[in-house]
Amino acid sequence: MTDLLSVARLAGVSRATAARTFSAPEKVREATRNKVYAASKTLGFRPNYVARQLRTQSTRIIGVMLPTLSNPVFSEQLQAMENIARTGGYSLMVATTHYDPARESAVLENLLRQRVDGLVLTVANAQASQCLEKLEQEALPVVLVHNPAAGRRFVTVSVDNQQAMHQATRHLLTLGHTRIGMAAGPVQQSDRAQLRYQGYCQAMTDAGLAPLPLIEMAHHTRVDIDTLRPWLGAPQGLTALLCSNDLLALSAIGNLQRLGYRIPEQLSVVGFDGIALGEMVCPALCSVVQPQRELGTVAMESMLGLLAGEDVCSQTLDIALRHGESTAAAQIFCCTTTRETS
Amino acid sequence: MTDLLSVARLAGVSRATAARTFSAPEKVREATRNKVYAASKTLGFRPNYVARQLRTQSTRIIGVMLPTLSNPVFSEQLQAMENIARTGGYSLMVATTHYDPARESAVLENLLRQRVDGLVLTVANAQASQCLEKLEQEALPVVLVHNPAAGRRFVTVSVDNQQAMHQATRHLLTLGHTRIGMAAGPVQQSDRAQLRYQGYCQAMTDAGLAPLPLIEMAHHTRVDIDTLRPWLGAPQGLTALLCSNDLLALSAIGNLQRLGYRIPEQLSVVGFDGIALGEMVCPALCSVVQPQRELGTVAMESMLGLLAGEDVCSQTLDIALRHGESTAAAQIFCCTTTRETS
DNA sequence: TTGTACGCGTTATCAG
DNA sequence: CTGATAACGCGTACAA
Repeated sequence: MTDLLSVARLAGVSRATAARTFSAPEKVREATRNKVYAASKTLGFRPNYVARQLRTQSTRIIGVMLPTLSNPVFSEQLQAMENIARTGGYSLMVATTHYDPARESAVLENLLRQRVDGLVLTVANAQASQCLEKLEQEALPVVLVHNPAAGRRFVTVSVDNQQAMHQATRHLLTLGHTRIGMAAGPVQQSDRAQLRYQGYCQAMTDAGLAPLPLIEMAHHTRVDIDTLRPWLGAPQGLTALLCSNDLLALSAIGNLQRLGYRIPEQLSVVGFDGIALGEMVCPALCSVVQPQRELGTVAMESMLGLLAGEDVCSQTLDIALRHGESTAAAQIFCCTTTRETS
Repeated sequence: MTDLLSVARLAGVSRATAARTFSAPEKVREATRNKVYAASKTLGFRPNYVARQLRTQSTRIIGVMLPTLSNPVFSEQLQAMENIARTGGYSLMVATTHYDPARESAVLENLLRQRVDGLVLTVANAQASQCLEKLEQEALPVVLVHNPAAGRRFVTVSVDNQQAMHQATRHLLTLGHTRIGMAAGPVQQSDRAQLRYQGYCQAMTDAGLAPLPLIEMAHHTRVDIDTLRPWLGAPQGLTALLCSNDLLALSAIGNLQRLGYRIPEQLSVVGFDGIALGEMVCPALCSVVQPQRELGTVAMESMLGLLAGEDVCSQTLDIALRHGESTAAAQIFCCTTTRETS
């Protein structure tokens, strides 16, 4: 891979002139410029960004850290961020943590050593995260996504999880449900799931009902039907189920349908996130719709703003409850009809 | 951000010794090492990978180029690749192209300027791609995923799309279907969709049936119900539908159910990819299951192999038809019952 | 084991 | 407008 010096020699100019031809073409006479272009073409020259990064102390790389890409919420978010970053002339270095604090620390350290110009991240638990403390020492632009401002110096882009789940719970209460439960993945791993559960509890309490304990699943993305079943069917079983995300909700619906439950007649189900697939299936999933792409877009735009020296505010984006088709009014009498299995 | 020289001074050693403490700790006496560690801790020193990269002419970064992250197939693949790369001490630089050749070229050029150590990519169309031609000039390790070897010098990891769709079509034929159609997104954008269509045509021809023209949708990920409807319901309407991917299939099922169709009784539907959600919904999607994670894993392991100087072979991974619940035997008589709409 | 000295490919600062 | 020269931070022969 030839370097600037060879190009300069072939073009019969100094290295400085060759360099200028690429970094500030207008400061070079056209004739000279063309000689340099010609030389670089015949030599197959390609600017070395690593050297430029070392010299300018700026990589134009943004580090992105996410819990997982297996959840469409995050991969959509990443897609949106990548679009904005690329358009703005930045590259992305991406790493996942799988909600593991140790991995968070390691990933973060790596990104810092790579000298990324900025960091946009989603941590498992913003309060407990020691890597955020470490970051507060650094003079690096940081944008947090999905981690409601933990009273730190970081710009945050998020939604009000608690209020959103409160609203979803109220929807069920309005439909006449009282035996409403909530399911989630391993909850200590995710501060978002905790906030959502709090929203549920609050709404129940506000309605004069006792919140039920969280139904905790082994995985974030699929339901253990055996964990769920004890809560259902019995005369005092749930008539409505909130889920901390859409994958859990869709998995619950599918599994229950397979057991002969009719959704929403026998059980109303509400998800959270509003992934695209939720609208496609039948019954369409009732879900708290987060503006996934917008979260990514706004986060990355905030980052570019910070890098451009503007001052940027944290934002709370609006969520909306999409009613879908997976909830229904509570039945007065518990009916035990089951779907005919074909 | 302090540098090695300051650390060395504080530790009372030369810069070379300090450098060695980080790059080759075993070549430094333990006492000295500890002095250096102590000094670097109090100064908050962090190795500068950019400088190291320039010096060693190796970035330990792998460039990843994918069509989109909105399709779980690719985001799962990326997740798998990231796991392997991180474990192997490599970082990932990620960019998407949205099946656009111009973006492919731009992204590729950027990755090359960043001096990535290797490239693992999925291009829209391996035959027509001019960026693959450009890459053949370079002496860079390249792994292609999902792009069946176009007779080039690259290592390829893929599945046999044509054979897979042939098998799926045979499954429908065995169930007694003859009026079988196939739907896909914009087909000229994706060589994979083309191969799948060819597999369908082949199977039809083998069975002595005339293949039907492709039902082409405006998007890769959701069905236009108006484009689909003319093919259905009429006495000569389709009794089975193959889709070039699972999102399309799930979207077709949902939309049709909403119109009162019963799946699979009135229409058998088969997807392609085997995304996780397909198994969760009810009826579970019949689909050609690609080993998504394995594709990513194998691809990145091949890349690490290449970087380690091993010689690596292209691989064709096995696919399997998952029967699910969305296909049924063809009805002799066309019945026009519709689901009661609640 | 430790230190000296050079180079990796650019950009920035001066002179001319 | 162009050229010489010094950094940027680190790795590594080679010498001590």
